[in-house]
Amino acid sequence: MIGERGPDAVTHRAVAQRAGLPVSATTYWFESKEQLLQEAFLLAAREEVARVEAVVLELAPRELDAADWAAAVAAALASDLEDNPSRHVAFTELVLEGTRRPWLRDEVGRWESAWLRLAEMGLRAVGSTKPVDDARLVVGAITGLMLGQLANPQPHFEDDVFRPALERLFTLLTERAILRA
Amino acid sequence: MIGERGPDAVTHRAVAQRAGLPVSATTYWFESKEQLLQEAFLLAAREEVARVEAVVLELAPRELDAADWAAAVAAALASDLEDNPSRHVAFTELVLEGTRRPWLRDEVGRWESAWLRLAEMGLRAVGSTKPVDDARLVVGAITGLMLGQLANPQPHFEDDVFRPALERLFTLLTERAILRA
DNA sequence: CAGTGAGCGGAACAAATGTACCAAGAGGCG
DNA sequence: CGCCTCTTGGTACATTTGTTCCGCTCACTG
Repeated sequence: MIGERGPDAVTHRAVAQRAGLPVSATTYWFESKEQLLQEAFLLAAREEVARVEAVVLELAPRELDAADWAAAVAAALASDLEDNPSRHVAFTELVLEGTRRPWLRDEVGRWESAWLRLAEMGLRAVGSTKPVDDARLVVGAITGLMLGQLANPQPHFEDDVFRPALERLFTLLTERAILRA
Repeated sequence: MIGERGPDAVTHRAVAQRAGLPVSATTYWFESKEQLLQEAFLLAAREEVARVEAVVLELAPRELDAADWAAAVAAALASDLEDNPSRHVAFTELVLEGTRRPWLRDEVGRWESAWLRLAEMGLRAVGSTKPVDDARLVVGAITGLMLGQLANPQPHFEDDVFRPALERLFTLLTERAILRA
């Protein structure tokens, strides 16, 4: 609901209707609207971390070069984005809300750490020499590119934008490693 | 106001109070709240494009290598972010709102185009061989890194995160050019 | 100088929203 | 079976919000 119609749309009545429950259920199960939002955000954040972890854990054991990694990551994230753009919109809303609510900020911090850890793992797998530093760059680029796609959708995002960009980035990061070696 | 307390906080009364005007002024000057938001978003988007254009136009004529570019861009954007984080929060809200309101989506599209144009210009200046393709990557990375800083602020963002990341990216993008040549 | 219209100030109203309250049902347990 | 607690269903109420309305001020204009 947050992703589809914005955080304003999350009213007790709207939530109840979506859940097929009476309005009172929303105040029966949650102390307040604030708490309801908090639980929803926490749940969603954890699901998102799990989702991303799954992607990298699936990729980690394979022997892939930079281009393959780019293709795999692009495919996984692009289809995720296409299948459910609202969720990604909602996540960015979550991040922004985190700038205002301390408890959410912490959760967003954990979420970002998970992303960084995962990027680092991937970078190590393709042989980056500075996986920790590069992870920030990779996560930033992925986040930014996906946000760009949300904002201004391109018809063939995965093929024309996302994969090429990631391939170039990954290739550069590992080529440097090769050059140094 | 959007950046500080979220889009929900933009009520006629709150706007009037911030402007030091009576409530009726908000409906006198704007047909509806929707129109008020629209005008505010359009104005802000144009200001933002102008701001970014100014940065690159200032940098373009200079003879800078990748590291200098990274330092200059990092300094400009990081101080902008630190001076007024709310504005950047508001801009991301704007992007998200753009996924729901067509008129805003167009404006966000123009905004992104401006960014891409500017990145391309900068990349050309440092000698990238694929400035158009790389621009997406650079804009994505910058957007993502700045969003990350909003979400989870690091104490020495410019020095410890932003500049190093940009320097690495710019260096890689141009080193490749050198290698090819 | 009278008039006139743009803008100010605040009150008022209907709709939406957060929340409280109460009555009925359901399902286990003595 | 009768009771009791958890849950449901719906209504009610105060507050907030979008919007309207009307009287007032004041600068300009013919």
